Amino acid sequence: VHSCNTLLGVLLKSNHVQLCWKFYQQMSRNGISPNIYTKNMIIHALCKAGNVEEAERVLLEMEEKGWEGPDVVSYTTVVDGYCRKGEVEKAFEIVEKMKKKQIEPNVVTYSALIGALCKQRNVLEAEKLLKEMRKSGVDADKVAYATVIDAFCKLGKLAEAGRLADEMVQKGLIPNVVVYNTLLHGLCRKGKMKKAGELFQEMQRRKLVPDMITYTTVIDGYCKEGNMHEAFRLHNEMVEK
RNA sequence: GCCUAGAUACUU
Repeated sequence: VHSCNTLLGVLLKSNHVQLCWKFYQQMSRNGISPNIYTKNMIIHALCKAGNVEEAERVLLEMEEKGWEGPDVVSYTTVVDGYCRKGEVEKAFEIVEKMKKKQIEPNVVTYSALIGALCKQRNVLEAEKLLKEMRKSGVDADKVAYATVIDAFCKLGKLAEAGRLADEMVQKGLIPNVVVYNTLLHGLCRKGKMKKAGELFQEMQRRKLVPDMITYTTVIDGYCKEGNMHEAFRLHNEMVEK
């Protein structure tokens, strides 16, 4: 099963969703019984294919069997599936159901919901949930923060984004490359290239290594400003590495 | 048990 799951994982990451399903059936035919990892990946594959209803059916099937029931990953995957479809109501319903089954949502579950609210531009609700999850004993992590920070950036509310970034640091969470990339993108799309340049320096002072996304974000910003000089300079710097 | 779930750019 381990090796089968490894292969399933590769197929899943490369978006070969159809093959995932075929391989899964092949497994059963060969008498290999899927474990929780297998089922969770199948649920994920169905969600990626846009077939969240079918994914939920697999989840229900797992619930039927009292033993080897679904875990927090199974539920969270379906929650995320509905979130991506924009069916936030359904997502919250699944969360209620998992709570009833004594499976507590974790930080990933909450992040998925927060992400869905952000996509609907409901940043206020998103931030509310970010705060409320702690009352359920779940601490927000970098991903949860970055999700809301990004939403504020995309709405052009850079002050709010910065406020959350500070708050995150206060909680002892060290901003990673993604958080910097998110803030950089917010600055770049507003044409604040001076500040973007400073932040780009700052992240490196903090020993973070700019990745491809960092470079494309900042290069794009300089291009739109017509500063081809800086754009090419960074491009060369990127290629050097 | 790094066999499974959540965040960022460009392009489309």
